[in-house]
Amino acid sequence: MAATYNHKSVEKKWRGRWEAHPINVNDGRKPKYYCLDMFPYPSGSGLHVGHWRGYVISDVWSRYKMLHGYYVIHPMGWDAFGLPAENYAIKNGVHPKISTAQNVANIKRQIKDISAVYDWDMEVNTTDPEFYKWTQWIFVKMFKAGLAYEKEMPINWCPSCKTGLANEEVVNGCCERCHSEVTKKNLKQWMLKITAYADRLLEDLDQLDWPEKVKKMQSDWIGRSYGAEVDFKVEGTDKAITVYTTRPDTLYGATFMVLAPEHVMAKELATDETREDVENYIYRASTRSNIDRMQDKEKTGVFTGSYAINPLNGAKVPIWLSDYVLADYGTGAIMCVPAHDDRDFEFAKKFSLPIIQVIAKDGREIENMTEAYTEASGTMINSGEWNGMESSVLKREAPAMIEKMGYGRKKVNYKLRDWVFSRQRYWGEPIPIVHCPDCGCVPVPEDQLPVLLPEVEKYEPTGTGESPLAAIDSWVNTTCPCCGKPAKRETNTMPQWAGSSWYFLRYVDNKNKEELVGKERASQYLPVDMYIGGVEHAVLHLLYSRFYTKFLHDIGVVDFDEPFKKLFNQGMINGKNGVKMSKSMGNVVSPDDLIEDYGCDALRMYELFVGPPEMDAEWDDRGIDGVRRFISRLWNLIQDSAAAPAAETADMIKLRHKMIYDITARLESFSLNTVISGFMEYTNKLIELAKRQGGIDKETMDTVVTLLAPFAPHAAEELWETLGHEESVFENNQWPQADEEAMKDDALEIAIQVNGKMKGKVTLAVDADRDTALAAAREALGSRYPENAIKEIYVPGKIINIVAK
RNA sequence: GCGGAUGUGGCGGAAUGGCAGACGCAGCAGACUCAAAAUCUGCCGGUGGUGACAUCGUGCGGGUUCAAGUCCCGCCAUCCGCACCA
Repeated sequence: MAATYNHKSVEKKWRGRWEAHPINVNDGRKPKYYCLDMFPYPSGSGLHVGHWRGYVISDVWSRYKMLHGYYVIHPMGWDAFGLPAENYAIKNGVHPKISTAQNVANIKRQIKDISAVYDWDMEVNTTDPEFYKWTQWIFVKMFKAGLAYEKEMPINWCPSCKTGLANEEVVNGCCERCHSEVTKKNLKQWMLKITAYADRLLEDLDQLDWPEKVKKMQSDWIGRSYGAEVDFKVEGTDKAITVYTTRPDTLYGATFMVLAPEHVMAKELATDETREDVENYIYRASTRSNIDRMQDKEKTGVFTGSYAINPLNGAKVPIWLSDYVLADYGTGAIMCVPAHDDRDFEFAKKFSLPIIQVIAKDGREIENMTEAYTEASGTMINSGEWNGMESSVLKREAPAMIEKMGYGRKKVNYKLRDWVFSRQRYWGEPIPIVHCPDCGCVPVPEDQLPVLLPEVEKYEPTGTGESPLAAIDSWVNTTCPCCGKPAKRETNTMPQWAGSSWYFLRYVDNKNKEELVGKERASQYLPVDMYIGGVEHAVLHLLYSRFYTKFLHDIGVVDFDEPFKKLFNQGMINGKNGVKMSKSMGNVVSPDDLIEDYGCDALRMYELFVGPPEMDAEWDDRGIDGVRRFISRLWNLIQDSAAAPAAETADMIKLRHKMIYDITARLESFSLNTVISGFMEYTNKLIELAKRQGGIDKETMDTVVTLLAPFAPHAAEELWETLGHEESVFENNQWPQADEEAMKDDALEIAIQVNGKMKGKVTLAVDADRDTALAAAREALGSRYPENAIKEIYVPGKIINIVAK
């Protein structure tokens, strides 16, 4: 009897071997496959079993690709700048540089326990000056391309994090990071013109093999709409108000106009009678928080006292103010067609404004309208020369017609805003700009990068809208790179997302001092073939990365313009009752103890076994016993047979090929939980068959061990060695091939139903004809065969169904 | 409000329209043991029946089909995303 499975000694042995003899080497002949994990930020609490899941999935996939003969690029690094690291440092009174280094060391130890095939020579850290030199370099390039600009405007401000935020970082009016309510603050900000890439970011989604959900989230976030701007003259003045509409076909139905309270003309439209009400309304709107404004669905508004003239028919329409119109979308003013827009309808009802229908639904006007008819489908009525046209056609053609008539112009709008890029925090990349009184904003020359983040005593955020860096006079005061006169450094830092927007490019050439990434390496190893991580970055990191990659493509750094060909979002692992794992809930399960007790291989397999990889799962320690027992059973089977393999039998060959087929198909469809159950199922069958025929043959054992290798690499290597192989199972590079001929059964057990209900079974030859099958069914059911059968269904290989009255 | 996902035993979950509950956990019984652990064997949705079996059963209500967890229509619940974007 061979030694029982001892995960500690086996795993220690093979970890040592792999370190001495790496198994994933680039021999220059293999094709490459780039399998990337979303890199972690080194938090102080370390990894829990939920983080592990994604890393296990990517490692299984990487090893699977290795076994197909690929050189797999599988790197790991640290997203170490940004708020989490800094907040952790502040809370614990340690400099972020020190705490970050400690956390990296701890998490690296934990990640090494996964025994993934990470290539640590490729490691990057976003806080390394050799790395952020290039983060700054990209900013300088964007500045030179006119894509980075400074602007003073009211931006989203998190009073708790004491910094400005990008739109993408505000979730339901709250800070994405700390969930405090976000306020507005007027600040001079660096902005990145991501809107210049809006069309490409939208249209190129089509070519990506990404989850539809993520593509839709990005496409909704970009929010492109087609319509027209229409100019309405203000009665009695020579001024005009421009509105944006996606429904210019309904222009004849405009019975009033609404401006956002923040609209520049809001105040001047007030008359003597309305001035007090108008100013009150504007004031009240300015003091209401975003959250109030979102929760309060009841429409409010005030009449300005002024009228606008519909250019098409000269109709006089009252101009109102209401906070349901957003100041920063379109022109901040809308024309209102209550008959064909829900919000306008509600407003018109509340303030008793006229409603004119201009689209006939089903050929006639709607009587006693109780809700707006919002579809662009029907014949135009009450619309002058447009009468009789089809609304859907007019909707498409009206922008051009209006432009031709001189009343406005075609217009495409986006929800996407430019990216607020300044952070008033210490722990980030300094923005490499010098402010010169004479020359203005001057980028730091590329050969002087990086602009090092200075050491400071006080790195807590100030809350004043200035970064802590502003207090370091010796650092702030510098000379202008352009004219040499005294000048001041930009003191804001970049957001957390800056480094992560391009880190995946650096892995493949992380020691290059001359270039962000060398041309040759870039074209050889990039882009990423498979990207694995959580769905929470759908419109943050994943949108920013695409933007950066497109920009780097445009300036000739890389020759592709989409970074991640395929994306997989793994589900979260929660604690009991679906509660998110967190320190404060005290329900965090650390992988460390589980590895100690059950072994890395068992934990790897259990991480997959808990459920479909794309779905959330509740962690329950107890289940890991089952996986551990499975490994032991398979271990014993092979250890016992390895010394004296049995001869091949027809049954064993058939079982082997079925196993190859099933495991491979499930792997290819990423159904990793059923791969594990498949292993258990087939192992049980192998054990049973081996028992019956006195052993298992060599080729079947080799096959099982190879299939197992991506999942339980240590156990697989040990068994592979036991089977007499000298090289690593991964150096064998042979994923088993299923022979479909060899899998075929000549007889099948099929079910017999009566009226669709299972009544019995019968074993039939695969090619049994109808008469044979029905005769067999009749015999099998005996007296239970219905006498009044009216129809007999026989689907070869599937079913017999007797239909009876 | 709009969009998407999910809903199956005590639990996690499995089922190209064709035997619902694979696989595993937990549980029960047995073997081994002085005993326990480990391991092995068997049972394991509800109801009725000693039993062969019968009957109900995949969130709810309809429908299509010889046959529906699966397809279609209408609901409900939970979760996620968006949320006055004109």
